[in-house]
Amino acid sequence: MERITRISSRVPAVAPTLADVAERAGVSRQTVSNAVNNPDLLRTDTLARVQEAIVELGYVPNRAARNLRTRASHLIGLRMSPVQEGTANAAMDRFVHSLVWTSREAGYHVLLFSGEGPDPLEGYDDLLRSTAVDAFVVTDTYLGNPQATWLRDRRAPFVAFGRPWGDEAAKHPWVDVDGAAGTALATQHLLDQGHTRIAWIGWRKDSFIGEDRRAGWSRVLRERGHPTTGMASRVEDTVWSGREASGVLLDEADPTAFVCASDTLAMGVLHTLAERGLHPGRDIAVVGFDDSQVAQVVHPGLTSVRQPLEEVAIAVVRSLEDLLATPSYVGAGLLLTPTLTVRGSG
Amino acid sequence: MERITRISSRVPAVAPTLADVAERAGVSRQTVSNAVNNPDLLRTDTLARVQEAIVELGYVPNRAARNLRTRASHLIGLRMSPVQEGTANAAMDRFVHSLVWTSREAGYHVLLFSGEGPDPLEGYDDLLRSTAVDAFVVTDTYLGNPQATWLRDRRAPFVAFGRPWGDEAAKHPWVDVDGAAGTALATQHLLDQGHTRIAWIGWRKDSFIGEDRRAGWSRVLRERGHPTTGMASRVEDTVWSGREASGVLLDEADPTAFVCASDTLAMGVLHTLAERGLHPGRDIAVVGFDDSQVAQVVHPGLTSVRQPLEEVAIAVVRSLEDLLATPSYVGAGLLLTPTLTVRGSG
DNA sequence: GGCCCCCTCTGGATCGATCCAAAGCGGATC
DNA sequence: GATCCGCTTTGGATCGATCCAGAGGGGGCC
Repeated sequence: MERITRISSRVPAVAPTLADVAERAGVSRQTVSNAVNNPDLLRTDTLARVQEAIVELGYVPNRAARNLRTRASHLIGLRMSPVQEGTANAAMDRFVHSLVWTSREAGYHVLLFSGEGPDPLEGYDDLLRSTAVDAFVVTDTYLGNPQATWLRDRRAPFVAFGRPWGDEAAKHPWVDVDGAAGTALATQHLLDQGHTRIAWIGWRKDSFIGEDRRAGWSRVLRERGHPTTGMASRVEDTVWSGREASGVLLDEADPTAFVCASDTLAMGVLHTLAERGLHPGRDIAVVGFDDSQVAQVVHPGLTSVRQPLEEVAIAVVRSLEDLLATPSYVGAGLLLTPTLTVRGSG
Repeated sequence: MERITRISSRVPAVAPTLADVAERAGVSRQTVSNAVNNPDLLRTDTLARVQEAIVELGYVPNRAARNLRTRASHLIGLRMSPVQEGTANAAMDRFVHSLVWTSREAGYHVLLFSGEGPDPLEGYDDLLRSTAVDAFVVTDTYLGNPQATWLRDRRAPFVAFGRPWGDEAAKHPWVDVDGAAGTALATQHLLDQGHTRIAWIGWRKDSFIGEDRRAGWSRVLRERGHPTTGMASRVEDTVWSGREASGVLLDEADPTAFVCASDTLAMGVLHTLAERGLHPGRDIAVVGFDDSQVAQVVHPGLTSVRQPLEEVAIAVVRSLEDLLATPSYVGAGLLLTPTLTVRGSG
């Protein structure tokens, strides 16, 4: 009887269902379902008739019903990390954009959730058990980060953006960018410009990512016989720290160029230069890391290592698809190489 | 019989269902459902018994099933606008963060989707008709933007961040920030510092937001009897345009301060100053708009109008709740006032 | 002509939660 | 003691798509 009401009203208040399409096309529900999901199974004329009915009614499959039956939501969970005011952390945003775009092509949408709160794992648990998402993309994989371990223990499907630092036994799929290759690129670029005294400003030693990026700088310099001792500083990732560290290095190590672990630190160097009346690029070269918006708009442009986040997103989604297609999928790691965007600062 | 297999296995491969909890607690399914959704309906001891069973089994309601029955997904759709490389557009990210956080408290999650492609409305349509999302948050409400009109025609629930510019008849809920109040604040601040020749660099005349922000600057200056003619420039929102415009204004109008419609334009002014050996804040004052990360990390800090995006998100979610609770909800508009973050540039 | 096979297509059952109408039950009232 | 009332609790139906087993129909082969 509901059917009758629905048809009699001009503008159906309720969206058409599979049964409506079936009735209109003169076939069964299953045939319509096949027309949508397995068109190959239908005879050509039947398929055409069903598709016509679908268009006429403006039928769109109900997600909830499909999700319930197939036990899949076609949603990927991504946890928003807390905002860092005062830093030039733009990599994440570009990555999210790329991920959304790439997911769409693969038939997935991105579900954002906030991990802030007492228990960072709470959000993961609820979403997973309530079948709200099919898998997660994890972005912080520092050592001791409970997320990766926890997800693995639960056999929750996830792909990490970032290597499982310090846990070689980890057997989950991951995608990462070779930070050392990036800073090596930056260092080599500065050597090509004639610089020989190239300083490093990076993060504290307990940061695996920071040490990785530092390794690229030190390796290239050592290979060419240029000094590294006394040329490096390890500080927190703030503009203020970068400013302090560069001031000390300028006074004590006489560098002509800086390679930094982040654009934030590089901005600190620019502060010091401005305060001392030195011109970035002309007097002292500065290279940052992440190619953030800050690097793009600051005067005279900050040369920076750019992570191929579009490719990362593509690789992440591909891994995700493999993972969801074959539950026993043994994850592989993929390391991508960044590029150097050269601007006025060096 | 499935029940038996499930219980006999140590680690259930399938998540426990409402029926499992009911059996364990010795009540009916509906009672468990009530315990979850309407605890008030249960007698205290029954409630306790059910809750105990829920905890023991680790029961979490299946979203797909709930969504199917209730015809709601508890998801809010947010379209990712295309990335703008080379601009300091950080407002959006802060807003997304705030929205995710606020939504969580209201029991919603944020579904990101990409609107890029031939038809910008396609994403909206599919998500809505497939009942993937309950409502949308729309962020671009410039005149002629088809989204708002289209959504209203479809009676799709949505709340806009941004006024329905040029369409006073629009009757949907919206939240916006008073741009004129922000630039008035900035201009007043510069007057307090002793500046009287204050220039404006904004967007082209067809931008309602740009004209709104410009109005704050011109109103304050006129009230105090200071010049505005020849002191304004309307350009595209790029660093390069800001640099060009500020160069011309410095040559022709002799301003001592700039108020800009965006941080991007303000960065352009900083370029000009750097090229001319002028010091921002000391020689020429510069104020931007949005308090982006760029404003926070650039030397010597860019004074900027800061939108209360956390409050915007809260208001948006509140409207969304009202809207979904009462379908006939007639939207109201809410205009919030920004603040000024003062830094070294002025 | 009879038989078998393959390609299409069908209808009932199912996923797991909520809606709905009604039953059970204890206490208060007459 | 019977009746009524209100608070709890119950079981069947339902949301809309997919899974599954099997029916129907046409062609090829002997």
